[in-house]
Order: sequence, then C-alpha cells, then structure tokens
Amino acid sequence: MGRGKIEIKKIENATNRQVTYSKRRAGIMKKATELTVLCDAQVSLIMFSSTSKLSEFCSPSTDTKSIFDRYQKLMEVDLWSDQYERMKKTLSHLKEINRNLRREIRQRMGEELEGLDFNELRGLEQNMDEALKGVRNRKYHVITTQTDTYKKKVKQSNEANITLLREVAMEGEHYGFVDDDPSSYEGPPSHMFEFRLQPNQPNLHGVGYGSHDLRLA
Amino acid sequence: MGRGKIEIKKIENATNRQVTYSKRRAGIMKKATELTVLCDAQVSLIMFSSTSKLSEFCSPSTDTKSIFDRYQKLMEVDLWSDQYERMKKTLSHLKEINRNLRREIRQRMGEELEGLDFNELRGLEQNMDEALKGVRNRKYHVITTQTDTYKKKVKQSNEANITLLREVAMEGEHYGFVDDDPSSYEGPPSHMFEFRLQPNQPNLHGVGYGSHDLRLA
DNA sequence: ATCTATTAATAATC
DNA sequence: TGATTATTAATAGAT
Repeated sequence: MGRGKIEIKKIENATNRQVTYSKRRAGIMKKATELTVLCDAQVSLIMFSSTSKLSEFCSPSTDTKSIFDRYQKLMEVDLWSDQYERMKKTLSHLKEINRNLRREIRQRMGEELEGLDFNELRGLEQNMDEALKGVRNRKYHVITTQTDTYKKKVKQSNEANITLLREVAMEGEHYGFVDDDPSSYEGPPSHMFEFRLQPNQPNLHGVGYGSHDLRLA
Repeated sequence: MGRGKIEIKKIENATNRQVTYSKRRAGIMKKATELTVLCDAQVSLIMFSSTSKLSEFCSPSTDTKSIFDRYQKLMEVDLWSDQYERMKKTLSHLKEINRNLRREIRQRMGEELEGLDFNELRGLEQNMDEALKGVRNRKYHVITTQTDTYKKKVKQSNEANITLLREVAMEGEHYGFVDDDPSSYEGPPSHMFEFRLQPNQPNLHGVGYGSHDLRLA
C-alpha cells in the first residue's frame, strides 16, 4: 500500500528502515487502539527498533505488567496441560503395546487365534515349531551337561568315600570296628531327572520374538 | 476499509465483535510480522479478547519473556532517571530561592541596592521603617517585662534574705554571731541591661517578610 | 513533515 | 467459521 509494492524482507538502507519503522509503528499502534476499542480487548504491544529504542502500547484499562502476568499464568497452565496431554498419549500408546503383547502371548499359547488368516497361522506355526526345536535342544543340552556334572560329582564322592573308608579301616585297626560296604553309595534317586514340562504362564511381556506381521509398536 | 466506514467504538453485537476481533487480530499480527522483518525490530504482542481468550505474537528471534524483561529493565532505568531529573529541577529551584533570600537580606542590610528602582527602594525603606518600629517596640516591651520580673525577683530575694537573717539572728542568740546589714543586697549590676543592638548575619533563610516585589518562589 | 498514487486491510454479505 | 468484493485505510516514494 504505497507508491509501489515492497517485498517483506529486511530494508537494508538504515535511514529508510528507520523511516518505515516510525510509520509502521504508528500504524500498528493505531490498529492496537482500534482493536482495544472496537472489540473490548486488552492489548500489550512492546517494540524494540533495530537500534534498540523502546516503544510500547497498552490498552488504557490495564497496564503492561498486568497483561504480561496474566499471559504468564495462562502459559503456565498451558504448559501443564500440554505435558498432561503428552503423558496421556504416551499412556494409551503403552496400553496398545501391552494389548498386542498379551495377544501374541495368548496366540503362542494356542488361544485367540480367530483373528489370524491362513498365512499368519502358518507363519506362527513355523515360528513356534522352530522355537520348540530350540527349546528341545536347550533341554537336551542342559540334561547332558547336568548329567555329566553329576557323574563327575558322584565319581569324586565315591573316591572321597573310598579314601575315607580306608582311613577309617586303618583307624579301626587301633579301635576294633570296620565298615567295608562302600557300594551302598550308588548315585542319586531317579526323580532328580524329572523336569516339569507342562506349559505354564510365562512372564514374557516386552520380550520380542521377531514374530511376523504383528506390528507391536 | 470495508463496505462501509465504521466508527471506532465498542461493537455492541457480540457475534460481530468476535468476528471483527478475529479478522483484526490476524491483521495486527501480520503487521507485527512485517515490522519485525522489514525493520529488523523485536515485537511482543499479547492480546486478550473480551472473552479473555489469549493470543500472542512474538518476533522469531526472541521470546515474549525476554522482551518483557528487557522492557522492564528499561522502564526501571527510566523511572530512576525521571526521579533524578525531578530532583535536579527541585535542587536548582531551591538554589534560586536561596539566592533571592540572600539578596533580600543583603538589601535589608543596606548592601546590593544597585538593582532596585526608586519605587522598590521606597517600598523597602517603608518596610524597614515599619520593621524597625516593631523591633523597637518589642525591645521596649522586653526591657519593661524583664525589669518588672527582675524587680519582683529582687523583692522576693530581699524578703527571703530578711527572713533568713531573722532566723540566723535567732540562731545567733544561741551561738553568739549576727549579720544585720541586709541592704548590701541591692540589685543586679547595670550591664545586665546592655543588649547587643549591632546588625549581624541573621539566620533568616526561608522566612518570608511579605516584602513587596521580590517574588521568592 | 506532508502529499498522493498505490497497495493492503477489512466490513458487509453470502 | 471461509470466501468474495466494494470500500476505506495504510503507506512507499517523492517532495
């Protein structure tokens, strides 16, 4: 709105900039006054020129400090409600993840399979099959290791016993009593190899299986 | 700038007011942005609608709080320099009064009469003449009063002496000594009536004489 | 500062 | 609200 249109970018000529600043400052102050009067609003307008000169406008019914205080109080409330909103969002997101994880677990326990199509079911089956093999291998490994360890321990124990019995026999030559049946120590009772293999409620929440197509997050 | 010109006064229709508020708020914000960009200024604009809804604009290079802090610091400085200016003004005013009072005193002591015209001199003469009469009357009054008081005191003193001498005389009848010349108490030495009447430097600053035409304040 | 040719804002209207 | 447009208001450039 002038003899020519101007681009809205910094006026490089300092004099020109100062002149425009003065004119437009007056303009914006007039606008602020009109807004105040026409719309019964309260306005605070603080301006620093590029040379750091201060100008201000404030609606006559109040003062700059009051407006700013009011502003700050509201902003504080906004900050809190923002934080609250963000927290609510995070919460519902976590609940969603939780739901998905529980569903996956139930599915891996053979329940709630209604929502899965053929491909998903086949994928799950394959995944569980692989997993089962892994579990069996691990079980075998553990049994083997544990058996070896046990055998070693039994051997050590027997040797210790034999040594002990010899010592006792030698002592017995002085005190007149002997126990010469070391074979009564034969090994552990067979129930020590009974592992519990029934399915139970695993505590696996948050542990990923890399399962196909369940998109948990 | 619209289909018709409008008066700048509160829009009574609430809906209309709200609509105008929205439009003009957008307008003033645009103006603020342009001022910021064109003139490299820093602007803070806070608006509360008549329904207490908050809107704000702030130049992107800063924030509302910074602008307000800067504003407050400057205002504080302004307050101080205002106070300083007021104090300086008061000070020079008091100095001026002081100068005038000193001149009046000197004039009443017969010095620095060069600046006075015939009428002023006649006025001063009359005033001083009246004042002198007043002073003389007062002096006379004080002398009289003081003399009366003194006479009373002397009288009382003599009476007290007489009483005392009688008592002493009575005691003397027992102890064998007497002083029977009370007339040696005659009164005060004459220099007690000598008042200093020479002019000296009176401490009269700030005391008005109601003198004509010197306009001291 | 003041003046105007222009552009920009917006009041009324839908 | 959102878009349109006839008007008024703001102002860029010149003096």
